[in-house]
Amino acid sequence: MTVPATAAAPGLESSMLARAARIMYCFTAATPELTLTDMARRTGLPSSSVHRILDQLVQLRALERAGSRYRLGLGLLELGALAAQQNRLREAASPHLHRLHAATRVPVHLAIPDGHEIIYLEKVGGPPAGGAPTRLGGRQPAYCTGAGKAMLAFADEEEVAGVLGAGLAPRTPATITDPQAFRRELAGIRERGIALDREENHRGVVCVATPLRDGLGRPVAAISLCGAPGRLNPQALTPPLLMAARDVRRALSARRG
Amino acid sequence: MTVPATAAAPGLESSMLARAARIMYCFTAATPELTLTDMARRTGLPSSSVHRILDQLVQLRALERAGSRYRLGLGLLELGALAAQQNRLREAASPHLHRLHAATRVPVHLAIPDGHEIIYLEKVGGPPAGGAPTRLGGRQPAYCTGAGKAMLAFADEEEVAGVLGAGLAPRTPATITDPQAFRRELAGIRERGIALDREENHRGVVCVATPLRDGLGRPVAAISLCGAPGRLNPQALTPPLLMAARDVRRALSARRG
DNA sequence: GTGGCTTTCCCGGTTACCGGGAAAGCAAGG
DNA sequence: CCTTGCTTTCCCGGTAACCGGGAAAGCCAC
Repeated sequence: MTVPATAAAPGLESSMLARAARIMYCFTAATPELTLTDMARRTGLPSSSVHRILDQLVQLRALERAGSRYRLGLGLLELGALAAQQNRLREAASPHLHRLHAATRVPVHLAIPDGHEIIYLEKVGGPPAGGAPTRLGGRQPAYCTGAGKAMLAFADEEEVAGVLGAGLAPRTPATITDPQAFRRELAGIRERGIALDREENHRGVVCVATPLRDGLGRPVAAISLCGAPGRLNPQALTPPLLMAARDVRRALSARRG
Repeated sequence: MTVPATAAAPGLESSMLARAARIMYCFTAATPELTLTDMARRTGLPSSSVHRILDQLVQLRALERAGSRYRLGLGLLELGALAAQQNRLREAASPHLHRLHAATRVPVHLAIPDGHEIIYLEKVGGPPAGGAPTRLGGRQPAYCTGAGKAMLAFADEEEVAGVLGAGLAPRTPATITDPQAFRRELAGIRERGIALDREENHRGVVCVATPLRDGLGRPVAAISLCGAPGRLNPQALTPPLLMAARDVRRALSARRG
């Protein structure tokens, strides 16, 4: 029973758009090219239907076709770039994130919560190519990332309970897997306003993160800095990180007027 | 006898997906938020239909809704980022573009042709925020941009004739508007392998560009460097630009194996 | 309150989608 | 060369999902 986590759609399963979306979401970072049969298998849709929908998506430039291989198309890049640019939070934060990167020379991320995961809205600096653990627009679990923990620390009890209920699967030897320990960790983050990820998500990657909260105190995003265990100095990075967070907060409230 | 609208899409005008696409493409860089009525007017679709489709798009996270305002949603950002990352050309070129930017400290663009326009596939450096004339995923006319002219110079006669037929509208006082002069310009670009944009598209922006061509000599992309008229030195930038182009070409042919 | 505008809901008609099935390619293997 | 197995493409009758007019419900501004 492989129901995707985002199984929130009510009666939308059989609409044309939902089917097209299911097909497009077959593509992942690991599988950039798929054939008709691949997608038919993954979605469980009959291949004649997939065939028809693929044709339409190609015409709309949402997909590209080379022989029997399909890839995500330029239309999506176009709309996606627009979506990124028109995101209020991202736009407000972007200059400050660039400034933070310039000051620290360390990769900077802006993440938002989405269910039990976080989504990277912006990435400044990072390795231009190579085995980057994070991708713009990509997802990571909340419970083992700096940004995720920073936001969970200020989330509803309900939210935290949900995350614990889903289980703290060990992603590395350092992942916090005990619910008690995890709650203590969140309490510490609330005290200090700073969350650390000590190789809990990826070996060889540590982070410092701080949340951004709205008027009601709810976490809406987090800024994180990451690097290699030896080279990243959390103590030194905390002040500029907090300053950047403060600047973003101001920019947001100013823009709201 | 209903006149068949001889537009681009064959019989795809009335499909669910085409309607959804038309709605999403209502959003532009200048209009990040639209209401139901806005979109009904722009698409010419009845508002009850727009309403229904909007609901579905929101559920699929292609759009977000705040009160009566709609914006492009995170689902598009997610797919768009994947599409960008999975683009062969972009991936092959990216490290070299970063290197070129590091060496020149000048904004670097990677553009591809699309009809009579160019699309920016990648942008390295550029102003992090502010009145950037170019956007990732954005379009510009081919005839007045460095990258566009670099590609046109090596395009089929048919293509060039099409562009000239569409007219060389003056975008600034410096835009080349005379077909004869434009052909001479292309000939010069073919000779030197380098195209210049001397504020022909935007006042205060000049570019140096060079094309990337496939095995058959057809232009598939262009790399451009741009800056302010006084500060950008085309002579000095040409060698690193050509080197980067050569590196990308090699990376592409290597990857093809 | 009143008028104008936008958004939402409803429902019968019909059209565009559905998917089984068969044919057409394609690549190995006998 | 023919067979075998697989993927992709085409076709077509049935029907469910979409369509859009119209009316109701909000929402402002006057």
